[in-house]
Amino acid sequence: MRRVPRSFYTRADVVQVARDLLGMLLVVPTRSGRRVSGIIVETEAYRGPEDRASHAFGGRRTGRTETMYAVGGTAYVYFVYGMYHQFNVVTNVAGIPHAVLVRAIEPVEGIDVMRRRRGRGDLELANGPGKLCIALGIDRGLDRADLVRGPVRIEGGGRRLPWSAIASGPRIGIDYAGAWARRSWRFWIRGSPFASRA
DNA sequence: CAAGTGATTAGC
DNA sequence: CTAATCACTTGC
Repeated sequence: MRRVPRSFYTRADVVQVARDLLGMLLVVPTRSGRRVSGIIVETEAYRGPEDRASHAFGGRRTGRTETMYAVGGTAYVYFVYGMYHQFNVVTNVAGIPHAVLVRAIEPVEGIDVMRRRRGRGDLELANGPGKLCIALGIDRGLDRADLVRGPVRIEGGGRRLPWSAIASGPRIGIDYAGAWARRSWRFWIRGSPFASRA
């Protein structure tokens, strides 16, 4: 598995990037340098400024959303509900606030570390966007991190999953977004027991 | 099914 | 400044 290059992230179609991230490996080293990682099994695309569900809807540009305007391949990490972090990958060129939310991973390396951090069974270590951040040790210190050059990375084998292996449906937790909430911009690996329960 | 938690945002 | 909201998770 090789680290994914900048050109993967800067493509114009965030929905396609969300699909292509499935099957890739998200790696977050521990402080001592150990690899903790998992295969991305569930994602959602957010396409500001048109997308009502996006934090950058209408071109909103604030302290938090500023990261979404960075170049593709930048991590966008924010804190919600007073308890949880969410890990996103910024896509497209600088100035266009597109991002993919990573919602679930299948643990691969450092499973013992994830068990210790989460204290749950193996199917529930990272089957949700908040849970995955706990399992991987992701917090706002990683906001704006460069996935192409920094320690946190996404690796791929160069093969894209066949269409038949990918399922899609409406995004979760964005009921306020009206018609945009109904778009099938959530993707997961069909049949994966490591995808979220939503 | 509802509580919990605090950053973020819009609106005075 | 205040108050409402929130791309969620857990335990009842």
